[in-house]
Amino acid sequence: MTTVRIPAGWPATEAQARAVQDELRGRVVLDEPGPPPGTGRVTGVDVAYDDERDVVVAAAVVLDAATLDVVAESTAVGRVPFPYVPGLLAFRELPAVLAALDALPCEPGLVVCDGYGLAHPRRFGLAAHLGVLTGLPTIGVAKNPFTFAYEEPDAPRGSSSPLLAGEEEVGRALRTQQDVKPVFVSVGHRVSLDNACAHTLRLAPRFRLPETTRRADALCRKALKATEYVV
DNA sequence: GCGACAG
DNA sequence: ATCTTGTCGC
Repeated sequence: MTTVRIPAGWPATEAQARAVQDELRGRVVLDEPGPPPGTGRVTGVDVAYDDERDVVVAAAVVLDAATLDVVAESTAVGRVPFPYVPGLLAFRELPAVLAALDALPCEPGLVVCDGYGLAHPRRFGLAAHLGVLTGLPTIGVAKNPFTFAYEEPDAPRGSSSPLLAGEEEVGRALRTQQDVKPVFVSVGHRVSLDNACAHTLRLAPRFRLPETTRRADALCRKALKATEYVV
């Protein structure tokens, strides 16, 4: 388990955080399709907290995209760098996620985040933010629709409907299992929305959530329980 | 002004 | 995110 170092100048207030979003959001790349599903590597990242002890643990789990076997994993611990504010989740989660990605022994390939990318009040959710900071292709897969509207997709696995901010399609509600609540997919960086949905579907052959987030979630929780001291 | 609100 | 037992189902 490596230690989180909060980057110099990391925002401390909501106003600073919004200024950073405004500065970085123009750097998102939207005209690349991204890696083809089922090839190379796919990495899930997630974070667990103990607010009582001011501890955060992130995990990164690298899967073989064809077999979904785990090929590498890493964790990082540190202090919680920012409070939970809807719309500013990246400032709470990313320092630990960046440290975990740095600790990996191989390239992560496509990174799947727990949350949103462009489907965000300011069009710059944590998946987009992580993509811009690392240059990696990223997507966001969220469990809730946040503030967005959508019509219920058809019952079969693979059905989807647009996630709407007014008239604009900012993501998609994607049914990964028949008759199960959809997940909410949006583009982060260097991946098209169609491709993001195709990846998500391949990563969820058996359960609602992609294997990437299931693996990363399990690992960061386990690592948090095992954590005793954080200096 | 109040409520809602990814994790 | 996290607090939490048993319970229904594959």
